[in-house]
Amino acid sequence: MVFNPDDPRVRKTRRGLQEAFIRLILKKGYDAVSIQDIATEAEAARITFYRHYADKEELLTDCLNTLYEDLAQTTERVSKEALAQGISPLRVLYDHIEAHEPLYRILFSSRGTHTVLERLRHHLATHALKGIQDFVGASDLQIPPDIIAYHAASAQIGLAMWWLDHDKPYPIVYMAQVSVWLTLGGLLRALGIPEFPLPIPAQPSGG
Amino acid sequence: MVFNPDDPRVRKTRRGLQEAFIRLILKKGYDAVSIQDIATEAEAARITFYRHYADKEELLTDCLNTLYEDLAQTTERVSKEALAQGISPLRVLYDHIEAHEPLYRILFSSRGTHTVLERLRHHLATHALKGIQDFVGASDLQIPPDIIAYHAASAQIGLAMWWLDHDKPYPIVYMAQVSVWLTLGGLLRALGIPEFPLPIPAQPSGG
DNA sequence: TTACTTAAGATACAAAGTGTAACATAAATC
DNA sequence: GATTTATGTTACACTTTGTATCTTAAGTAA
Repeated sequence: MVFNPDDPRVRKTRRGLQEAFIRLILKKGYDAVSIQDIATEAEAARITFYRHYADKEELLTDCLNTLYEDLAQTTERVSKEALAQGISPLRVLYDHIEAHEPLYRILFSSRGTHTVLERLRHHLATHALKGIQDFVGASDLQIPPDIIAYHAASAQIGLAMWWLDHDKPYPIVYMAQVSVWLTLGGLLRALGIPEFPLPIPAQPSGG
Repeated sequence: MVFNPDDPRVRKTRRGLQEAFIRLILKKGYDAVSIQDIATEAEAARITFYRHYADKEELLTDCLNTLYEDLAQTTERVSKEALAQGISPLRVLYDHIEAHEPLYRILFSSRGTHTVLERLRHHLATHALKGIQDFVGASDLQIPPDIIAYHAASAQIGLAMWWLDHDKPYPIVYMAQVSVWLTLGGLLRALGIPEFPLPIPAQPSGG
């Protein structure tokens, strides 16, 4: 069934289903949510769900895709504005997580359809690699760059997950700084310049 | 319903259900597997499933718990035998992944019930912290140790996931070495001793 | 405004899956 | 060999799924 995504009715319906689904997942968990539940919560007919999505998985993917695209756009925008002024992509990520906390909780809670989480990891890996290249040019690394990039990206995503899981025990700015800092430690060694000066982030004042 | 786990019939049934479930997940994906499917694959009556597990999730958790306990035991055993001879817990992990590849694929593929993956991360974080402490004693770190530990553990798990996802592009020994090496780079900086000598792993011969 | 197009709602239905019950059979334990 | 315990068989009520048909309502364009 083909829909016109610009039709206000279509947009309203899809938004309603997405938001209802997110609310229900956070309340009952993914598996416990039936399609009937989603339709009821969204105040729509059950068949309307099937007209837009094949199953729950597809709806979830749609939700998370929207989230990822929003993050990618924000990163892009901020990069142009103020990346040179020292705002790292990680700062953007942490801000984004806080702004869309419910969805990130779902994405991080092992229900996040491999694809989207993988794309996020790839996103961070790309930025990490780019950072390395801006830093050393075509200097030959002694460790394969794909390994470095995925090591860094995994650490950063994992730390963000941990941060959210533990109800944000440190402020955003500090997390972003430390994440960069710990990652760069490994990178600088991989680049053969462990002595490179890298100011340590200031300890946070409160929890 | 209470069962005697030592009864041969019980063990046979549970093992059969677990193995059948793993086969089916790898073939059709978690969501597509019904309890009837599991029972049929295991050549058991459907009601037998309900006598042992409340739902699919519980069965999966059982599978993954077994996996984790086996890893923890192996780590413990190897630690005593040969940790001093330079076999890192990461080497044990990579060996374990290779030996139980199907289950690890499930655990890593965002179906791994937060709990078990989280326990694995905690496991690695603990070892990382212990490594730091053995290294510097009670030296005061400038970065909170929980952050360091989870950063390291996330990087290591993430890299292992990446490695499996990309069909093991590098040999195990190399991955374990590089993983330790990249992680230690950050740690050594956190410890304030970036100049500490750390021999770079040798490049792998083939892919 | 009217006519046209398209999406959503109402109702119904077959098929599959879930969770439980009562009873019969087979395997383990003593 | 008798007893205990786990599994198998059959049956049932209930929920969920996915689809079909027809009606109503909302957007679009003359």
